[in-house]
Amino acid sequence: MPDSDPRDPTRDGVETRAVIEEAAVDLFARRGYHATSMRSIAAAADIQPAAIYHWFPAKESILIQLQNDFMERLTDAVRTGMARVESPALKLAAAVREHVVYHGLHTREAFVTDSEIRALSGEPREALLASRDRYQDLFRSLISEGMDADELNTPDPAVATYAILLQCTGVALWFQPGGALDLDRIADLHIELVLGSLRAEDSLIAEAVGLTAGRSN
Amino acid sequence: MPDSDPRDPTRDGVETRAVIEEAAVDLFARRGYHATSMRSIAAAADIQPAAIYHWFPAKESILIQLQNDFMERLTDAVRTGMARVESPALKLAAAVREHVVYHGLHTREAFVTDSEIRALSGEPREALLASRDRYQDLFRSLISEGMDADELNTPDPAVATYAILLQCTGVALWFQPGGALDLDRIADLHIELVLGSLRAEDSLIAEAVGLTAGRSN
DNA sequence: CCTAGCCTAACGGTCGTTCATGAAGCTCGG
DNA sequence: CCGAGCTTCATGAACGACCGTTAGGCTAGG
Repeated sequence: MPDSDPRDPTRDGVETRAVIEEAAVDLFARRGYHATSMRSIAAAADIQPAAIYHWFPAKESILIQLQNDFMERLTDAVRTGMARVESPALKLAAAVREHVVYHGLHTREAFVTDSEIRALSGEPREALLASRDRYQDLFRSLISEGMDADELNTPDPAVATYAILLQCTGVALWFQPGGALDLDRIADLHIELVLGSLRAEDSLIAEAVGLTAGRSN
Repeated sequence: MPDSDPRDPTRDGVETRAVIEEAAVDLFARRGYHATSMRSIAAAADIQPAAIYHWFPAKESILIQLQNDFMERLTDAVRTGMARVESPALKLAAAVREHVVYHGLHTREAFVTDSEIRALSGEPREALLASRDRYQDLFRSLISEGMDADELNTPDPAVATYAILLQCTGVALWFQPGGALDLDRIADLHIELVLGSLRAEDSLIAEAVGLTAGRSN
């Protein structure tokens, strides 16, 4: 009677952990962290609720792992993209491209990371907020440097940073892989919007779109 | 023994309803809808949990009322602002101003309305989504008309609409009344960012900031 | 005296988590 | 080469706490 087998031979070792994470990110994104029960995660992962506690010490730690992994990989992608070009404006364009593409490729992780910070408390919360602040500073610095280099101009770099990151992060809210637009195109559009809002020259915008295109994923 | 008085003489009639709504929007915004219990709302409103059911048939209906009220008042404010000027670009600037100011004045309601749509289901959910879609169409139409009038230009009006609304809505996430910037200034900055990203002429931007300034309460 | 407004108390259900148990694979002395 | 013993991974059942909601009664103003 293989159905009563406690071990599933098609699933080995740490794979179960990945299945739990996949089920959790899907449910957290669709219904929210607090609206998702450990039992529903277990059901989606096709295991018993108690089995989750073999891989995670608590429900909150699944969320924490999800969020920290996302922030780390997002930051890596953006830093790598920035390193490929020289001037501040082009670095900003590259950062916008990587940010948009990564958010489009991982809409659920992006949404959960952004919207469920409030579900955390204590040290994990502070750590994630610090990581987010460091990430925002990447963009703020680029805008300031672009202004110093006379490539960009805006009355308030801090507010511009908020606005730019919010509109690029928002891609995770409406992008659907099957849609009419592909991610590279959406990234292009956001580079144009961002550099436009920072009063960049037309020629610089055209250069930025061309230089960074077709590089991601 | 006035402490055991079931009626609080300092609070008459429907005022209790307003106190419940205030407590609910505060907790929903800080902790999320599902993380907020009826008991915690009652405690914040200084009443017993059962008393809430004298004013609301269910927990969900508090949320629905909050969200629908917000969308209705937001739409009214934006429509009124739009009606005060003529050209599409100026109407868009006015809409941005009203949107930003209303979100800054009601950060909690804005955040709850946006982030807790997923807590709804059935007819209330569809109604709120429809109301949101109608609101977005206001902005999309203005952008299209602005392009027809050669005041604005963008490669993809639909994506631009998403991006613009997201960055303006985001004001509710970071604005704090006690901060260094007041709402009128923040609205100005967003008008400049929005019209800049839509490639408006410098003179048009200056006119838009001047024409719509200092009008909102 | 009626009823609007609020109370106390409790209902059934679900939550996150723990516990004892055991099957399957690995290791290693003989 | 084998089987005892340990580790790994999962199970089913249960715990206490808390959830949204309701039933029924008290109180005071009209």
